[in-house]
Parts: sequence; C-alpha cells; structure tokens
Amino acid sequence: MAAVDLSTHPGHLARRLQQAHYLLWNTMVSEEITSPQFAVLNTLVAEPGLDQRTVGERVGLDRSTIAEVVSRLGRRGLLGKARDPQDGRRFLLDLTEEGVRVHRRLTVRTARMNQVFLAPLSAEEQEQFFALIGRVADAAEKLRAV
Amino acid sequence: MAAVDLSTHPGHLARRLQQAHYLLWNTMVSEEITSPQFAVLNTLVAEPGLDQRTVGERVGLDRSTIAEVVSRLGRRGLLGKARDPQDGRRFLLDLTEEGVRVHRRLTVRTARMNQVFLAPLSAEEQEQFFALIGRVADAAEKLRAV
DNA sequence: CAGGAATACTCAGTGCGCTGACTAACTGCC
DNA sequence: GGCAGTTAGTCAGCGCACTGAGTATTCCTG
Repeated sequence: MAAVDLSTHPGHLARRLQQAHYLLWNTMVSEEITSPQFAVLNTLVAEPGLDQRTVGERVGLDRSTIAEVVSRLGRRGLLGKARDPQDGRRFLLDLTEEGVRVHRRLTVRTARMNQVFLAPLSAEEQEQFFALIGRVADAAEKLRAV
Repeated sequence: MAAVDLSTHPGHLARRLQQAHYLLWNTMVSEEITSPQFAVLNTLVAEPGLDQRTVGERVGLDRSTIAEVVSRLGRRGLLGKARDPQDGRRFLLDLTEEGVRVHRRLTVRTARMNQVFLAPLSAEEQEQFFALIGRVADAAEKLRAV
C-alpha cells in the first residue's frame, strides 16, 4: 500500500477549495455569471477600454480562455468589443450599461458570499489565508515566467 | 470606480493557486497523467476493487466527471472496469500492472513537485496552509450537504 | 522602405467540472 | 410477487483552462 494521503497534496486541496467556492458562488451569487466572468467585469469597471489581452492578464487567464469568456459576456450584452484604431491587432473592451448594472448587483452578493466562505476562520486567520495562498501562487507563477 | 481588489477574493485566489499547481505539475510530474487522474490511481492503490462512485467521492469528483476520468484511464490501459456480480449497477475498478507502475513512478515526482510548490513557506507555515484551506473547504462542503 | 521578428487574436483539440434528464438495477414494503 | 423509491452509471450541454498552429497587424532593423 504505497498510496499517499491526498489531504497533504496542495494540488488536491486547491481543487477542493475551488470547487467548494464554485458551488457557493452558484447558490449565493449567480447561476448566470461565473466568478471568472465577474472578475472580467470588475477589471473593466476599474479600467474601462482595456484591451483583451491585458484584461486576461489582470484576471489570470490565457489568451484562449479570455477570448471565450469575453465572447460569452459579449453575447449576453454585458460588454462591447471594438478594434483599437491605434493598433489593428487589439480589441478594446468596454462594459455596456447592463454590464455596469450587473457588476454593481453582484458586488454586493459577492461580498456576502466571501463572508460566509471565510466564516470558519478568525480575522487573523483570514489574513494568513490570503497571505499564504498569495505567496505560493506568486512563487509558482514566477517559476513559469523563467 | 466601484471595483474590488481581486486579491482579497478567495475564489480568485483559489483559481490562481490551482492554475499555478497545474502548470508546475505539467512541467515537473507528467504531461500525460493529470493531477486528478493521479488521485484516482492513488485511491485504487490504497483500496483496490473500489466502485466508481466511491472512487469519485474519495477524490472529490461527481459521477459525471469521475466517469470521464475513469474512461480516459481505461483507454490508456491503466485500469480495468468490471460489473459487480453482487450489484449489477456498479462498476468495480482495478489498476492494471501498468497502472501500478505509473502510480509508483509519479509518486516520486509528485513529492518532489510538492516540495518546490511549497518552498516559499516555512514548515510551520505549510502546516497552517493545509489547515486553513482544509477548514474552509470542509465548511463549504458541509453547507452543500444541507 | 523592405523583410523578419514580435504581438494580438482565433481556432482546433484535450481535459476537468458541474447540472439535468435518462436508463438500468436493486431494495423495501405491501 | 409487484410496484415505488433509491442508487449507479450514461449522455448532452455549458463553461473554464491549457497547448499548439495559423492569420493579421505592427514594430524593428538593416
């Protein structure tokens, strides 16, 4: 029996965490808009008119994935795409009014969901939670960059 | 600018963590066998002859997803499926010799990868990392069970 | 200013992960 | 024994996420 205990596997833990979040999001925030889609909306509220690649970079999605997410949001009428007149390769993205409205509505629910999600941890532990995961993710992303 | 800082969003953090792990796995462990597939192999080393649903439960995959993962592993000749003679609804799963060999080989590499992945944290911090994520994931899964 | 390198994006292919609807098999109760 | 309810698995459909190949545009360098 050379098997390993999965609970000491960070990858397995990360997957469980993400799935748990996904389910909670579905019940507490929205069944229509997913968490990555919200991240895109959120980025465009902060920086309207950003190009597609940069949006992807902000939310941590590669060019293929961001293209699909953007196209879905476009189909739902939450954002618009336009060629950059300065650089014909780029697409510039902007929220529609509906997109802004949806973002505003979901922001409230997201905050509530995050509270529930992190409720098992004390305020101090929540700090550690963010810091530890952030450090591991940052380090791994840097390994990739090389 | 009603935008939120994504770095304080546990869902976004969880996704980044998982992607970072995915990339490292690809370069350090295997391009063929994925982390969930390894989890299935690992479960069957510990408990040979388990049925498909229970394997899914052990590794945290729903019945649809475990069916796909199992079918892929079957196509690669790493495990075999057989109807349970006691209960015609069930499929019992068993690793082939090749499956056992692959599991043994990947176990070593996985341990090495985990070390690299967690290297930014001290031993004490690694404990916290496991504990905090485990508690949040457990709590969220319990919410679901209700 | 022309040709090669870099950049933004698309498309095809693979894999994980979920829901909801369906089929087949078993279980329990009358 | 028969029928209702539960359970294991499949299938279709959606969405995220990556790689690798291909196209169009821009940038850089000789």
